[in-house]
Amino acid sequence: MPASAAGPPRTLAGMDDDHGPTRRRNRRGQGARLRDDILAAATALIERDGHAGDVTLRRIAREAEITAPSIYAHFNDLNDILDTVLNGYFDELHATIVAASAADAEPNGALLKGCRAYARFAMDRPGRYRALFLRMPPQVVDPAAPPLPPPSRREVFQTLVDAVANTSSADRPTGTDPFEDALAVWAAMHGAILLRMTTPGFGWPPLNDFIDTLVTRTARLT
Amino acid sequence: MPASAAGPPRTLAGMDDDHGPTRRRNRRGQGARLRDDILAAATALIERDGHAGDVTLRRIAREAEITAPSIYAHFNDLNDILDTVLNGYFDELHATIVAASAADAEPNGALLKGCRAYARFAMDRPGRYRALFLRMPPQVVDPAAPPLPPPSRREVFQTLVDAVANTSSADRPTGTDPFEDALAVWAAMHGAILLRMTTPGFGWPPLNDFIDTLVTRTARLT
DNA sequence: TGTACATCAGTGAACGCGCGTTCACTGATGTAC
DNA sequence: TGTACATCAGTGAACGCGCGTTCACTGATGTAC
Repeated sequence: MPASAAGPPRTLAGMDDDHGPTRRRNRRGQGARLRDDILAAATALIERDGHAGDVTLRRIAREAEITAPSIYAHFNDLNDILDTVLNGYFDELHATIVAASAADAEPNGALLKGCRAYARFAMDRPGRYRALFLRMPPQVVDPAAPPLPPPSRREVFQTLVDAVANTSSADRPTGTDPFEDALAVWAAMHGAILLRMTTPGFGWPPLNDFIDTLVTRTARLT
Repeated sequence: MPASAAGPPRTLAGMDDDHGPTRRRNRRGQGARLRDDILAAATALIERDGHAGDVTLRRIAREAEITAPSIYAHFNDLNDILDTVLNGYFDELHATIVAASAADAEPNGALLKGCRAYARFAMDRPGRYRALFLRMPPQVVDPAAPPLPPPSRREVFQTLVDAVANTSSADRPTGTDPFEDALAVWAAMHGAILLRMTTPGFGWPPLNDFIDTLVTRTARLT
């Protein structure tokens, strides 16, 4: 039985020591496989060194055990890769929050669970969170740049607005705008997360407690 | 009357076009003057391009209209320059907050004024704020690095703790820890500031209103 | 089934650039005589 | 007051590095006959 029938040969050849990477080439129609490997490499770099801010095209190639020019067959740009990875992150974040919220039937509990999930998502892989929310969007850096792709952060934020709006009205002052309250909640969580990352050892309370405190106060739950 | 008596000749020579910078050399004992110019150049870069994160030694030299190696007479390192500038920033921030707080005799007002001043300090020069609070401290990036210089952020934060502690006790729940409340206030402000920078056009309320809201809620003022 | 050939996934050499850092030097400023 | 000299603030050339990007190419895979 030929080895190739057992699945694609993923073994790397020629990387045993120091002369550049030589990837066992994908089969004919399988070029897209490398695309995934590149994304995986970029993801690994962002999560490992993301806070250093220096994810380069050549580093991604090295991580993927690939030669730098190979990347151009699949992406235009470093930014092209990064945008793809980040869009995936936004989807993941969104799904994580939705799942956590849904796990609690009680409305206030759903808000708190969702917020805890957001914070955990951030603290689990700080580089990922920093890449998502600290990279200056192109239009800030260069006003002529095209705006962000579609929803991304707006979509995630809408989930928060809905969760705030759904808290039991008995527990929140009436006539308040859930959108504005959600902004306050988001700001508080974002700040808490980033400060904990950049200023550890500052006497922070346990993460979930701190998040609960902030959310309760900024959303004005009783 | 010799021209030199009218003050140091700050005119630049040889910069009229494209062959590198040639600074009119400082007088004998005045070498330290260049040190200040280097700091000023670094400051300008941080405030102008700080959010791009790429303040380099050679860019500083260019900004100061100086040759890169000249810097080594005054600083060891790019980090050496940056640390000096950032320490100055912390002092400035501290002074700004103290001055703003002192302008209001009413204790709750003092807290709000101080917080507004903090936010304005940040939004005035976003690059400066990002440099202060987003640069990963060396010990986070590399555990073997020496800890931050002396007080810096702790000192600024202590002012906030004091302001919270000084709010009129009638307006805050008793038996609460001003330190923990100050952490909440700081987190909320920090998040609000950074989100406004990275995500403009998101429907943010006016800055002072938003800060007042956040501080009132997180410090639990009535 | 066996051979000759086209495809195309990925390589490797090369480019120009900006970086940090070194080093020997230059030449105006200030001083000694 | 005038000249010869030492000082030292700042220059300019050079280094090795990692980067993004281009280009002609190679050689295993799959196909035609």
